[in-house]
Amino acid sequence: MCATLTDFQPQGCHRRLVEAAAQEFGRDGFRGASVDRIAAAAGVAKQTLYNHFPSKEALFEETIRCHVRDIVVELGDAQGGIRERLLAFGDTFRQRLLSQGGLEWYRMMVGELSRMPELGGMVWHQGILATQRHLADFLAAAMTRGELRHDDPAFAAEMLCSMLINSDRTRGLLADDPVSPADPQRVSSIINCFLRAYRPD
Amino acid sequence: MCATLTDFQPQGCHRRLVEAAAQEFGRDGFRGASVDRIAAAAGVAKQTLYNHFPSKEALFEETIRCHVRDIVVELGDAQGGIRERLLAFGDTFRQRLLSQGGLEWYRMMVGELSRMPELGGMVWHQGILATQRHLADFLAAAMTRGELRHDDPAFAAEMLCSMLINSDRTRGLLADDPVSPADPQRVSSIINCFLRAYRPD
DNA sequence: AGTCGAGTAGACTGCACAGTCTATGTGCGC
DNA sequence: GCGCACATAGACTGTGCAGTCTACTCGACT
Repeated sequence: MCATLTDFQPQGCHRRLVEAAAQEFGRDGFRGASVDRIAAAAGVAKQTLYNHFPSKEALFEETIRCHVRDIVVELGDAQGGIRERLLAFGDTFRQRLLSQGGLEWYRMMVGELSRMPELGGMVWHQGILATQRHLADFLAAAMTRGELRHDDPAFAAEMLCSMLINSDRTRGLLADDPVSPADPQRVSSIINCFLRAYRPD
Repeated sequence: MCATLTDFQPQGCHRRLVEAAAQEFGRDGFRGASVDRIAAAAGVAKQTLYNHFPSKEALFEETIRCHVRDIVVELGDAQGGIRERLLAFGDTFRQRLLSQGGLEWYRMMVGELSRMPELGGMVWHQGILATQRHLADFLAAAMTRGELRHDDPAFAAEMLCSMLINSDRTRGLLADDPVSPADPQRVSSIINCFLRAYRPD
């Protein structure tokens, strides 16, 4: 009766469901995505989905949890001057967050996560703040070395991250005019701006 | 039969509907808000709503259109040094966008408007860019007066606006930890940071 | 008085969708 | 071989909701 059982894949249902859910939720949002479509996209029966997750919301949570780490950017410990390392960071940061997937992530976060406080807090702390902490640590070290003016490194990290993405992200989400995530010229302008603000007196 | 006809209010239905819609859409998003609840909140029959607007989407568009101007901030032409004027601007800007209503606006924009390109573009140009243009004009004048380093004023305006709201807005939307829109200390830190980046050589 | 525009209440239709249930098939360990 | 865990297809239920329709009521204007 089941002609499609050649596709039978007992392993990896969970993972495939989470991946499909990330796609569907990213494109249509929590409310817009349907459980039927997610199951279909995962190549899995709807009941199988409910064998793995008690509800649509639980699947959503798992999807978020599995992908928080994707938005965390660390400064590689490559050598190079502070300007080069910040340039590399800014480039990676922007490519991660301004990509199609990154924008969809942000849309999901703002549109839906803000109605799920505990999950929103998790993303805030483990996702967004994690990157800022890494950056702040790096900046703090540069300050003690005297390469940057001494000031609150967490604040400086906030400012830099904001400058790097805020405007282009909003533009990418609202205006149909697409944003190019890789834009060395723009990264360079922003890093220059930041370094001027924080150059030693 | 109609006991409630003492409430009969032939005037202002349109306005009341838009106001109620702004509330409901702001709280629940486009999909989450229901036409029945909007009509009830406006104190109006559902059919009356459909006498004024052909569809839920049309009501949403009108709601957005009526409120775009609310997020535009201009620099009053009060006298004062550049620092004082930027402080005043930053304070107004933050209070406007980080208030409960401002955050709800942003949530609506990102969550729903990005799926309605023409409306999104309108908000981008007439709402967000309008503020940045005003600020850029002000900065350009300050540059020609030699009060700021000469550079691209539009870029500088983008950076300042980003620094002023990005981080706190995301925090306000995700973390339950509420943001205080009026925070002179923080505005001051941000303006200082900006002025360092743009002080004349 | 009569007409008309604009309002009201509320029933109704049609649809999308979350979640359940049934009947069935498949592979693995015992 | 048997039972079991886990998969499948697909029918079914219940709900929420956009949008329509009916029957009615005002107030203003003529």
